Amino acid sequence: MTQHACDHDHSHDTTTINVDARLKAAEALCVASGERLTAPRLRTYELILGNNGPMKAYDVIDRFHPEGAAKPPTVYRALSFLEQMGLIHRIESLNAFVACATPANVDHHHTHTAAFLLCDCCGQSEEIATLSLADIEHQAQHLGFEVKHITVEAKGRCKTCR
Amino acid sequence: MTQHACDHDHSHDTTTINVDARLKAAEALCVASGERLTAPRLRTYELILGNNGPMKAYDVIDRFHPEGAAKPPTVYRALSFLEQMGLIHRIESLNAFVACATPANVDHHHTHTAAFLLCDCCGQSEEIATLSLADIEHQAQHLGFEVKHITVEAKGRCKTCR
DNA sequence: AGTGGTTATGTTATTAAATAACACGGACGT
DNA sequence: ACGTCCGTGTTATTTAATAACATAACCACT
Repeated sequence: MTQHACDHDHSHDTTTINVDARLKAAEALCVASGERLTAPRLRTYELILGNNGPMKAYDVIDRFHPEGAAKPPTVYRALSFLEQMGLIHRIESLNAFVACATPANVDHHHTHTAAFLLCDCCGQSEEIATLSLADIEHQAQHLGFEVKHITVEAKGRCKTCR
Repeated sequence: MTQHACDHDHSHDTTTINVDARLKAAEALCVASGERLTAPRLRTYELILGNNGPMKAYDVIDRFHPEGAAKPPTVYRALSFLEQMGLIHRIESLNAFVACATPANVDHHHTHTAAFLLCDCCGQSEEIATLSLADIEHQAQHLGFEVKHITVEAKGRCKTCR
């Protein structure tokens, strides 16, 4: 989130998330799922929640310890876990991670398909619930976001490989 | 395209593209646009056209010369160019590139939004024209493709950065 | 408590992906 | 011929991610 395509003010880069509440909810979710929110997972989630916008894996690595950096596998493993739990999303086009806006919780156990509006300039991301590409344009317009390129990729298994 | 999640037969990995025709069309498109389809650009496009499914940048680099590998910047620059011309697409979730199924041409100068079905198993990709996410599921079903995860990312400029 | 299986972490090393920076050369208009 | 733009060649570096293997924590069962 530190690459700016311009020089103007980016003070709108401020999202307010109740980090503690999220961490508690995550803990509850994990317990309910028979999973463990271990120290590195917690720390990784905490950092991502506290970051303005999508966060790079190596930024997590760098800030992991007060003293020095963490080892990459520690963080990558935590990131995979958090993603599988539906607590964070990976932004493919940025090689970055962002906290889910509507994370899975004890009552609501899903991992949903999210769509993102990603600003080239300030690096901020907006998670939107959307069902159609036309709808993306629509919501973007509503938010004053100018769309330049849309990526749509469905992963799965083809007919012959099933 | 060489990572297989399974051991079964992948002989369906065969797409038939008339490479020469595509190269000629690309040449014409470039001339019409006042751009130059230089040697490295041509070679890069040729390799991608000839490849079964999405191709990694480093695979292009390795096969660039009969003797040895190309230098990364040579290929990355060509890839950017081809993408901007609407001749190839970048697959963000794979860090790979694939020839556009309906490339821009002299008459039809667009660069369109494409959607892809990407098989985890054989690595093949299917480019589909689609307008809604529901439609992706729809077309996927029609093709016998089982969707596991959909990525939707819109890049552009937010309200404050415009 | 002891044992064995499973799951997560620690650690070292390596591989993969992409770009920065600068020098050189060719195309083209004037 | 001259300067300028654009593209390429080249060296080096940065950034991103994973492999492989050892160790430790957790849990269920006895």
